[in-house]
Amino acid sequence: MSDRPLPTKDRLILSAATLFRTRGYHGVGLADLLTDAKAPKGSLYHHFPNGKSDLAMAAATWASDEMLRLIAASFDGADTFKDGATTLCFKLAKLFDITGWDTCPIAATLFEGPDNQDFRSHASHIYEGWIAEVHDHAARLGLAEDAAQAKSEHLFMLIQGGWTLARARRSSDVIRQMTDRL
Amino acid sequence: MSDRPLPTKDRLILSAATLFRTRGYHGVGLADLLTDAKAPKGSLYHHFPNGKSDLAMAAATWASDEMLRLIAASFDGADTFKDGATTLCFKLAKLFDITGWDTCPIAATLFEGPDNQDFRSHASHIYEGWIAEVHDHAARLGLAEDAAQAKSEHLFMLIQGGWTLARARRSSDVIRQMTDRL
DNA sequence: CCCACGCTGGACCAATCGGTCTAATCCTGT
DNA sequence: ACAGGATTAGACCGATTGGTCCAGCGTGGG
Repeated sequence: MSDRPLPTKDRLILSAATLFRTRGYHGVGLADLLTDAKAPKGSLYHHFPNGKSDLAMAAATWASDEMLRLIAASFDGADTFKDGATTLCFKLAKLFDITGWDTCPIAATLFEGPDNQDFRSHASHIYEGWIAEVHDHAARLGLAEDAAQAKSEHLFMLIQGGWTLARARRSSDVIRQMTDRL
Repeated sequence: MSDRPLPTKDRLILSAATLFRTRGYHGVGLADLLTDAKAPKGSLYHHFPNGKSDLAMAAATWASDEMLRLIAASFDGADTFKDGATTLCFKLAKLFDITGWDTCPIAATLFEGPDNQDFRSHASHIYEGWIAEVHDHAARLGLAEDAAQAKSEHLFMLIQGGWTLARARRSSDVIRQMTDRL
């Protein structure tokens, strides 16, 4: 992580997203964060006046955007909902193999942090954003309104739970096999 | 929590299970733990020589046993797999409403802790225990071997993911509606 | 050319972290 | 009644936590 050419603010966000995902909000100290991002403490509080919590919000947003891109990339070339969902699962399985055995970045960053109202509503907003994105693709691919909503929620739950099981087993197989249950 | 008649060791385990579930392993300090359990520090290190990590293991085991009892209670009187699974979902939804908006106790306690080998394998062991318990009931209720395995894994993922979504929405509705997708 | 300002570097802080240790106390079997 | 292990009570410790503050750096506009 933290390639040099990236501006400091981006390096901080990237490091935060990575570290929070692997060790959780409280599991990462500012020292780890700053070492990984190769940034001094002054920069952190310059870019994120409220410190760790501000950074966590930004990291969660960044992670969410990456997920939205992944969803779009999976469904854009798909002919049916099932095709798109399958592609998404395979992309996620590959991501799982690369990144290791992390948790959902949103849950690790926002749910575990200080039980702040801001944190919780941001997490909720992000999750609904993912479901809405899948929902729109489902509708576009011919599913009725209520079916689209049900299917997109179903996929969300399967991915969320499948990822956890994959993590426990240290194997991405379940994520790939998941496509049969749609 | 922490009713007086309970012996100190049990009070510690109960407090740990509750607090870790809500704030995660690193989110809970020994001070919080001891205050909640009304126990002095000496007792903690007497009953759990390795301190916090030992306690976390015990708390996870305790939480897992409760879940196993819940599964058994749901499937024991059921005529079909779907009946049992539905009952389980409704019981979990009720539990969700009572306890608030916590995470899976195993994930919060073991996955987020120090990335210890013991923690990880214990988490894996616990999850496989849940799946095995459901699997056995599925087999008993007439499902073929491979179907029983697939169904029990499917249910695990739905519950795990559905719980997360319910937490974000602060509503147990998804957990109840989940039974349609089996 | 130089000033101003966005940004960096790091010393410093009080509070809290998990953990150790020992003396006092409780409880049980004899 | 007493011996002796099990348990409790809490003072104490060094390390680390998130956060504050300010002096200096680098660079782009007047």
